[in-house]
Amino acid sequence: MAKRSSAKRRSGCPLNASVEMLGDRWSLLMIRDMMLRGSRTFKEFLASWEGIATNILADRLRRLEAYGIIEAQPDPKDGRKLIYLLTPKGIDLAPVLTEMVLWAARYEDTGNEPLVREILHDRRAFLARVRQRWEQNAKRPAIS
Amino acid sequence: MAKRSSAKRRSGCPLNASVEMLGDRWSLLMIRDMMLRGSRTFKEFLASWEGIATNILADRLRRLEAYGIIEAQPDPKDGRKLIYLLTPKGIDLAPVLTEMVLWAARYEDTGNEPLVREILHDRRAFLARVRQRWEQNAKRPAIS
DNA sequence: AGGTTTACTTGTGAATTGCAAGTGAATTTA
DNA sequence: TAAATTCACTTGCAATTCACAAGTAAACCT
Repeated sequence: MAKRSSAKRRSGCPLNASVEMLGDRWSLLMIRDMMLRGSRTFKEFLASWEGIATNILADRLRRLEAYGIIEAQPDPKDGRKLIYLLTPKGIDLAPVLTEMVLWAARYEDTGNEPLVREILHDRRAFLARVRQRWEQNAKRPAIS
Repeated sequence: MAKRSSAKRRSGCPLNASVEMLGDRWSLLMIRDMMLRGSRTFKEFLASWEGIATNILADRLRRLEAYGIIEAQPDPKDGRKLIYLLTPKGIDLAPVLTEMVLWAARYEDTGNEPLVREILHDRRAFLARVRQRWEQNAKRPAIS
């Protein structure tokens, strides 16, 4: 994948590039849903715990696609559906999400302790498992 | 530090907690400025490459303080100034920032290659250096 | 004492967000 | 095969947030 030019960015700092792509209230949660929950369709994203609005979801799907983080393909089994998948660029966000989860778990009173324990037990193994599960997920047929 | 209760959160997911604290266009850049550039006062933050507006900066300083990520103390040398410092919770965001920098550097055409190379060369050593520099920075007198 | 610096606050319009209610094509059901 | 339903959105609108410009009060410098 070609690197995106920095034409319209506020600055050339890599962190700024990340923030411009992911620095909002929904994008990272959507990537989490894809990575950990296997969400792939509009409807599945809507079912996320936090309750995103449909117009925002549509907008974020388009933005993430424009950034090359996700890609859409028609569902061969159901012409109404689009299946959204993480690209390699998207999957490579796993370490970012992982660090954010660990940080919050350390300082905030959050839930999902099994996940946190799994990460803490062996971070490398966890990341490998995420990638592996993703490979399988990308190939499985859509949920009826 | 006591863990913050999850009373008003959209969900109990640790990632959601992180996103609610840091998921905007400026917070992480401010933390970057503190961590890597040694920014400590209102004026120093204003000089960041990206150009934050004064009202947004004031708001974000208060939010980050409320979250326990930064803390403010009066400058003993200049009664007009407040010195903002990262708390341990704030410093522990270093791995998050690091992963975001590496991810962007990998897929986007960004600048600051020396930083990226330093991180890639030895991530652990880099993080240790950030912490160490921070210790010193927190003690130094304000820039005239 | 007068001017400057610092850290904000206060407007003001523009952009973004969230909610509710559509819409149209594809699929399932009767 | 006609009707109902599902799916992925779009549209309208009110409310919040944002960026930009200008102002303000306290502390400091001369």
